[in-house]
Amino acid sequence: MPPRRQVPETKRRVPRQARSAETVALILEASAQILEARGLAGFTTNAVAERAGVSVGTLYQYFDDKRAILVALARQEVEATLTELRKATTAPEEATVEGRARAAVRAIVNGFRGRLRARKAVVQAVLAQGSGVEVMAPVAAFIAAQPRLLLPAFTDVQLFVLSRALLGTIRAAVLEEQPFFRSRAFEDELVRLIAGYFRAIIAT
Amino acid sequence: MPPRRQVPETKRRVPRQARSAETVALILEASAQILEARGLAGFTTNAVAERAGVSVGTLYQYFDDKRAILVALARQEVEATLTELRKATTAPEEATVEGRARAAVRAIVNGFRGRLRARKAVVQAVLAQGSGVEVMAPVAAFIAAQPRLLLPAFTDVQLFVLSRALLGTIRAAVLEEQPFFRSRAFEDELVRLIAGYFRAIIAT
Amino acid sequence: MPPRRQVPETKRRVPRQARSAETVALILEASAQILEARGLAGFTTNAVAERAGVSVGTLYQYFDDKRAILVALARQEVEATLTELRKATTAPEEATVEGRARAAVRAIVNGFRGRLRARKAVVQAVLAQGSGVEVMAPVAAFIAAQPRLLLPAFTDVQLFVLSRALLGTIRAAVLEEQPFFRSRAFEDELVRLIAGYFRAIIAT
Amino acid sequence: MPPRRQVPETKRRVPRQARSAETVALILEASAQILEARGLAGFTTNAVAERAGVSVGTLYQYFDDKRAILVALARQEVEATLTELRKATTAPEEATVEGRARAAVRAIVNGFRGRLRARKAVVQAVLAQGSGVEVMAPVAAFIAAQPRLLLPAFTDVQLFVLSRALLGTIRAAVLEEQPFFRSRAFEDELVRLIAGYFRAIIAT
DNA sequence: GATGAATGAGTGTTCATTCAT
DNA sequence: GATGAATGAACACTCATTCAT
Repeated sequence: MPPRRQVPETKRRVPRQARSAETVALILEASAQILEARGLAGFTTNAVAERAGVSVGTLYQYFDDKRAILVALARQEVEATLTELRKATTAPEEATVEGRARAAVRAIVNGFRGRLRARKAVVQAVLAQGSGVEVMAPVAAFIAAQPRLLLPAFTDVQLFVLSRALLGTIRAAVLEEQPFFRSRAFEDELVRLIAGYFRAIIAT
Repeated sequence: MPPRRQVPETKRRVPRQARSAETVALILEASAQILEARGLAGFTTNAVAERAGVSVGTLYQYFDDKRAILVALARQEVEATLTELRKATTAPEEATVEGRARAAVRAIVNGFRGRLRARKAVVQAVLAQGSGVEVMAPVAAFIAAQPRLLLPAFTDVQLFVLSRALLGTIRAAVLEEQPFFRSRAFEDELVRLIAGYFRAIIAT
Repeated sequence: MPPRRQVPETKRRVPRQARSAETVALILEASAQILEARGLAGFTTNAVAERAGVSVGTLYQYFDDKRAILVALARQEVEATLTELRKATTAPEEATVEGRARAAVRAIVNGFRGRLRARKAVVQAVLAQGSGVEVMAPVAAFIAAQPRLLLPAFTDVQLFVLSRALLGTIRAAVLEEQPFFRSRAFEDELVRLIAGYFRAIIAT
Repeated sequence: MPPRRQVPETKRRVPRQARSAETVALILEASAQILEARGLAGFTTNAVAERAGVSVGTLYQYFDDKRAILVALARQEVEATLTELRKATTAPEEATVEGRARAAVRAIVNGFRGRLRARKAVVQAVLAQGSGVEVMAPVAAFIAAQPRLLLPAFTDVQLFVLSRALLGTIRAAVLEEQPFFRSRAFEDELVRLIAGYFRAIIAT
């Protein structure tokens, strides 16, 4: 005989005050730490609350669900990486295909610095739930926003392959803990992969 | 899967008799079906046993763990795909770079034919556990075994990027349930990606 | 309502000022609405406070307990029904047994007009707690106060049976949400029941 | 991220074996005891399991829900009372209206012997859930099955009033713990109530 | 070897109540 | 007096795993 919520009606409180925003940040940070230290399996609401130094009740004041925490975390990571990417790809000096590719590769690889396990868990969890599309939306927006001079008339499939080949390879290196992950050689190959694909498309 | 003992072997008994092998196959098939129909969340030992028409006890006679079932399933899939790949890449008629790339792409994509949800779940689960490396070993072996004539003087990093870019993109398409997954356009782009990278390496 | 301290008073403060009485009324009205709309399960202090437009804190300023709200609500309803009953049974024109019985039946059934769900919930809740006797006291007082001319030499047991048969049947109709609850047929039968009992007593 | 039951598909085990039936009986008995001792509020699945000397898991092997336990208990009680009633009302010697009414009153009053609190709780709980109709079905069936000689052409409303007036009065006496509950005087009045109603109907 | 009833630690989530502001 | 963020005990329920038969 569970609570049996009839008409949910009221949404979870949106943090408006400074104190609240702080609490939310605390919870997200705690979540990342738990994920990093114990993986997805150890990511329990009680563990998160304890680590964040708040009660479970507080946690549920700000998040509808355990899922919601993961989604928020994912969004935060995506946003951070996109910010890096934006910064990197708008630098005027990187005008060549290789130059831009290298800037992008670096931004992403650097984005993966630290909290690898947490990132992995977040990615897994978000994919495991249906929330993938929701979280990936900003990425798609970012890609679509690229000046068409550089990505001349790319199809959706091409954009997909381009982005996932890059991200997928980096993720694999992270997950498999490849020693060359942060090496120049790895960076070079990624640039070659991207630039090669670019050239192949244009050549058609 | 809570307690998770030390370092468990994957299979408890090696099935020697026909009856046993049959039971194991039954369990794996049932697992794939459950995974396909209800996803990872619905993949419970009781559900698998019921579907397989055996008791949970029997299931535990052949598998140490719930984990072990997933690992066995993953191994089976990898093996099947590698077999396809071997067949595809040794066909004498595929002599061009594009021809061989396309053969490989097709073999892998076809490997993912049917039971996408099951595959997705298996991939997720295996990644979520530490078993990734274990399962990926045959893949590495396969790559290493390629005649150096075709992959002339490729470095390890290059082989890594080559394989992971391809597998990573396909995996992303599966996990994100992209509608173009089995389209010709997607195949074309993958071929272009691989061939472009090949050309870029050789051009150096 | 877990801890449930010793023997709590029902109201914390007797509202002396207009403002306070208003707040109490607001809370009771909100409670009735919530009960009506979401049933006993949806009757949470937070929901009530929100609906009433006050904070939970304020709510606890006027009521010791969640229980106390329900009791106050029940008392209010009982009082209202008794007022109706008093009015109905003192009308001089209803001189026959049937006439008086019908007047009483109508007063009670009308008392249950509207907010059936709320009433049902209140009855349930009050019964579920030990507060039944407390709430029923005014009813007993009312019955005892009837002029002995009309209820000539009725024993206590007879008064009990008379009142409970009537109230119990009506309550059952409410709780079971019988469609004929407000029909003339139902009223007729209740009158018959009461009048029949009356006659049977007198006949002895 | 709760279990999220996708497709319930499999029903709870129906006890087929002797051992199982015993366990079910154990659980029901424990439930009645808990209800009697601690009321509806103390009726938790863990408490029941502990009292029954089984684990919660076992409990859930036989009952879908906490609700289901209550429903089963209610059905058991109803069935027992009906059995008594059937026995009482088919005795050939009770041919008069008063005779049959008295037999019925006695059967029901005796049915309320012992475990009053448990009964009360069960009734409340079942009514609070939507299960009332389900549980009451056998009662309706019983009433409908009465020979029309005795209940000549009673309408549904009349049957409702007849049964609820009787049951409601008895229940009120139980809930209010009236000292005269098992007295002859009370029985006499109930008989009078029923017989009077009967006569009033027939007289029309 | 096979069975499946039993286990029980562990999980997500709720909500009455408090108290610093 | 009023507020509402925070609390945390408590609950229903699941499911991997065991072991007596």
